Amino acid sequence: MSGSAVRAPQVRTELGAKSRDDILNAALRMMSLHGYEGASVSKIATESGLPASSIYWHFGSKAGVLAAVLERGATAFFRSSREGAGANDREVVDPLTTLRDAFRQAQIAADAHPEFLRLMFLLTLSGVHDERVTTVINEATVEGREQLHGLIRHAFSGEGEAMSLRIADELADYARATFDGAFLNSQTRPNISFAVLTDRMAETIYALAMAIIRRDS
Amino acid sequence: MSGSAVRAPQVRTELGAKSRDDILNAALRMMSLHGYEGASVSKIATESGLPASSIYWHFGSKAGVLAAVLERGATAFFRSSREGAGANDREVVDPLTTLRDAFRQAQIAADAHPEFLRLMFLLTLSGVHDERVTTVINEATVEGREQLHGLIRHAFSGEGEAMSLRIADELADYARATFDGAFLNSQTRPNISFAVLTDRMAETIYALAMAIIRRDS
DNA sequence: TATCCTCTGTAACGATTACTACAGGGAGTT
DNA sequence: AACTCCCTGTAGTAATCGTTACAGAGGATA
Repeated sequence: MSGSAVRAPQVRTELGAKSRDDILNAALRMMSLHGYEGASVSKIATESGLPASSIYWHFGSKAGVLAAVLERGATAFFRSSREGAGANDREVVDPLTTLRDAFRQAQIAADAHPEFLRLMFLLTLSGVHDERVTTVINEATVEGREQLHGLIRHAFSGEGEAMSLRIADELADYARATFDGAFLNSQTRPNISFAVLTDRMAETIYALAMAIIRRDS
Repeated sequence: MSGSAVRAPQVRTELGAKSRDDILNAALRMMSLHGYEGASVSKIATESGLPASSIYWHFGSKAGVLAAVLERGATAFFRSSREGAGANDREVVDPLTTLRDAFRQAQIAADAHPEFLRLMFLLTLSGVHDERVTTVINEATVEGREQLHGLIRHAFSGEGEAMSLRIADELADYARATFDGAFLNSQTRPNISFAVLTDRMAETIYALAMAIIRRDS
């Protein structure tokens, strides 16, 4: 939890925290819409209603702003994603139903933080050279993979040993790819329904899992 | 019209065409790696070994370079994609096999032009305000959708009327999302195999198609 | 009231941005 | 040899980039 502020955080004023959030909100909006290079400090300043000097006082540099944006975004996104998954902790009735519920929760979490995910995609596509940024991206990648892996293992826990760690890994990779594509298409093409795609996703992942299990036994 | 005024083909102009291609190659590389804003004209000039004035002589503006890059890239990509699809014009033996072959061809075409696809994703995510650029993107979107739609209809042509236009549309949307995600993940995570993902894709699309047909009848 | 300290406002810094003006090289034509 | 024209090289434009210096505003503390 190394805070992103340059100075040590002080309980003194909550007015500074408000400004901090305003800057982060403006930066997230601009960067997710125009990319890191396209979101200039002056634009973020104008958008947030604060002078550029405040941005540098709070975050030290433009890369510092991005790092703070990502840290806050990742925390919020994975928290809401995990909360959704918690609702599935009751016993597994049917793997397909469980999968569908889980993916639906993931879709809701993604829809609640679209700017963060858009920014993540932009950053992973265009190379980022800042160390703190790559750290957040890598952690988010691992976290997402683990959540998908766990969710799949949980859904097929009724199948006993058939759903091995290796198969769950492969399914998680495939699910990740499909989920990314579904989100992306729903973002860039307005007539595409993210919810419909994730429902189909559950069906197909289930069918793929059963096919692999059947093949390997 | 009176014969003498027409410009004769000159050897000198082929040298200009070479420079044009060098600039486009450099621009494609830089833009696909660092985004449109991140790829400055001076970087493109250095990368191509030509002065910035040549870039402006050939393309007029930076947006002109991007438009030319996209037009050339889209032409090349969809040509190789269509050529691959042509190999599948023989009769359909088995829908699953046909689908797998078609997706494999699409995967090969994508792997042959990764920079172009990366750039397309970057541009669709970050807003681009140039008219020529959005035109190319829209045409590419339609073209890709039609190709997917066509190959799905073709693969299931043995099923008679069961594969309706509407179902093929929905399947094309889903396939598009999955394909995008598979490409993206293979590009950003080196241990992910694009080929494996597309093979799984064929299986899942097939299973989904059969499920939808079964449900609707 | 005097002091402290977080945070904002103003004004600049050098570097880089996209872009232009223009002179000239050099092959092709006459 | 004179001329034409495609293309390159040099130099420079105003604007914007990320960043810094620094003087205070203004609330909290003493």
